[in-house]
Amino acid sequence: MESGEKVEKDYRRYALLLKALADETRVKILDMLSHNELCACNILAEFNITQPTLSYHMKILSESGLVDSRRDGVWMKYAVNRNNLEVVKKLFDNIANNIANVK
Amino acid sequence: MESGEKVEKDYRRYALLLKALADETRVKILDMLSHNELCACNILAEFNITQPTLSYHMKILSESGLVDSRRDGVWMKYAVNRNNLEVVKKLFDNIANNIANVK
DNA sequence: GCCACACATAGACATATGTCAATGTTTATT
DNA sequence: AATAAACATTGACATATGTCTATGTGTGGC
Repeated sequence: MESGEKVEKDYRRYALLLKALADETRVKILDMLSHNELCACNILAEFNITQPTLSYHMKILSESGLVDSRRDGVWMKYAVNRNNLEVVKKLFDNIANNIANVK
Repeated sequence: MESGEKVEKDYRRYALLLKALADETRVKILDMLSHNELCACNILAEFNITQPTLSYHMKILSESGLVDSRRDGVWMKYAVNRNNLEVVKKLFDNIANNIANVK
């Protein structure tokens, strides 16, 4: 780190991303999407929730930036956004690194 | 992965850990604790919240397992729990790895 | 024992969250 | 254009969350 550099981390951004994952259903969805792009109907089949509830969760994941969506005919296809996943990954990498080095 | 192995990931545990970090104040606290063990009074000085509100946040972090606490005379000292931080870190490592390899 | 300090707990409150049933919208097929 | 399929939106609701003030609890110094 440069001397005199003011590092004001964007904790609000972290909280928004992590809030999107503060739900069992949505963590599982992200994990599913990490293997493949999927349509809502594929995802819905893995849960015991109604279609509007899934739609609500996908909206939260999309608006957080962790998941991208695109139309494909009748279907909506969802995929993990690599940049924002990297933001979260690096947060925990850094924290783990701090713990390992300083203490 | 072994063939025939049934991998039922503990998404509930992930969600509980991430829910503890789904708040701007608590993410910042975890980051602070990654550098040093700190007492509540040290942490409180960095925020514009009341002492009971901080106590509420520390309870959530402690009960999630992400943060350990111990008494030191009049003070409560808080530190990051390495095992549970590793759980979260590995979750995102795996997801990032899935994205890189499969797609 | 009394006091001050550090922290926890209780109660109250406004807002956010997750869920559903009902309905709307978009797309492709016929 | 009529229909069906996939998904989104709306409105309602119960519960969870984050914050405060007021008060309780534990610790060490005098």
